[in-house]
Amino acid sequence: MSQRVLVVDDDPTIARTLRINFRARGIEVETVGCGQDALNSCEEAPPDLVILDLGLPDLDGVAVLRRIRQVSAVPVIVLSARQEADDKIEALDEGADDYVTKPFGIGELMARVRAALRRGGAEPPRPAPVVTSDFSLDFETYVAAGPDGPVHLTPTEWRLLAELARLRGRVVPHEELLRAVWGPSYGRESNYLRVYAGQLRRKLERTPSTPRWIITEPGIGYSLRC
Amino acid sequence: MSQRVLVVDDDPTIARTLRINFRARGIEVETVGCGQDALNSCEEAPPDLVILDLGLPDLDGVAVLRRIRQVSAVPVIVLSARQEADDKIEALDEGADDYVTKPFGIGELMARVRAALRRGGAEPPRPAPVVTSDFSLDFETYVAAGPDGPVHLTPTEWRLLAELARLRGRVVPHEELLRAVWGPSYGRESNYLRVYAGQLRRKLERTPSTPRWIITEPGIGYSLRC
DNA sequence: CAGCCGGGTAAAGAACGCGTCAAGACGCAT
DNA sequence: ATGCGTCTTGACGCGTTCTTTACCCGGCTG
Repeated sequence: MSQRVLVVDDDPTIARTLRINFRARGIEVETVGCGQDALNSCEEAPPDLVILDLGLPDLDGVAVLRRIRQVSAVPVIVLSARQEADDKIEALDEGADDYVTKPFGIGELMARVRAALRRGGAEPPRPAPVVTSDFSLDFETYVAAGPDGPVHLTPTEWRLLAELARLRGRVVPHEELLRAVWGPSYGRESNYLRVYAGQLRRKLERTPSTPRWIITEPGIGYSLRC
Repeated sequence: MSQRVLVVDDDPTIARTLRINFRARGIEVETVGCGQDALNSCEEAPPDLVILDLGLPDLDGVAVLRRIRQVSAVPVIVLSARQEADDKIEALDEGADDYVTKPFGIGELMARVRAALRRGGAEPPRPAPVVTSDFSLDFETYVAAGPDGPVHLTPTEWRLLAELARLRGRVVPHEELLRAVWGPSYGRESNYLRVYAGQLRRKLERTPSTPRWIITEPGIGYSLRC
């Protein structure tokens, strides 16, 4: 079973160089030239690795990285002409696995690719289905039912529930939930959790004002009751 | 309560800089100055991350890396003064997760550390549950029970208990507790500890006036009895 | 005995966190 | 462009929690 790499770069020279080198190692390559195509490709056929040039014609490179991270833990190696430390720090904190400045040595880049592939970007296993007396959640089919029948949950709601379900019974700290759902840079305090906890309770709890399953631990975090 | 990093470097300046930066992020640091010590340390107390300087006095840095990889998949970030591509390729192919050349920006290095730790997926460990004949504490679910049944603890009370439980049996100095619970700037004397120790005794001890578990060591600190 | 020191207790205002609502921004499909 | 669903952000009320101050006690010391 061969591995697949997605190269996101609008410079044909670089794209061609990478393609040749990957092919020589028996790795399949898909090349796209803009951020939108990259996101589409990640959705349709998730690759094992992404090489992402930050200087894209359409979207901001970091924005692409963030959107990829919302749906996948695939290793991402960022390419950039910018050498400033702040740019590196931003990209790495947004979820990049490595940051290589242009111009780069192809040998070093390929070694970093090997290191990233070696670590493997195994998709986190989906949480076990959650069934309570008031609602049920299926993380395979993304079907949810509340006390009064089927309900529709938004992607963010699913991500939040997935993290709570993964650690069901434990109190998951605010910071951990924010990182898992909204990305690495959202470690700071915000309204998100309060808003979404409320939405989920309204959809799933029989008595949203006195929640029985989505539990608040004031000052610490939330937990999904066993 | 925190993650551990092993720093392998014989340059005291670098070792000190790293220690300060890790400490500031609440990460424990162990520093060793030679390859043999590094290997021993990995055996005895496997860290969550290794920072490995290739220029060691005793063993070849790459050899140390290879030996670490024989027993552990811990993320390793290599530091080196050598900038040649071949050196980077060799280290990366021997199992290094990243390769940073000296001199390096501390901000970038710490960002790469965060990226490596993030992949490790290590959630910060919590203190083991505390069960005595009078009360019980569960730091996973934040459920506490006193002599007369369940009691509610506030976030600050949990933080204080977590620090005492982490070092259970030892007398934790005032200054250390204040720093752990209220932050680094609260090193000076204050009433906090007396107030909260009293609250905790009232909630958890069977006879709050003659505490059996939350022990005062006059002039030094507090301890949680084993 | 008076003063001091370290520790424990009580109470009150200030500050904070949570739940809620709603308006606006944004992405996406039509 | 238009409409729709979703995400983000700010504001507000309310209850809880934190912080601070004051005072208590016992032991020690001069």
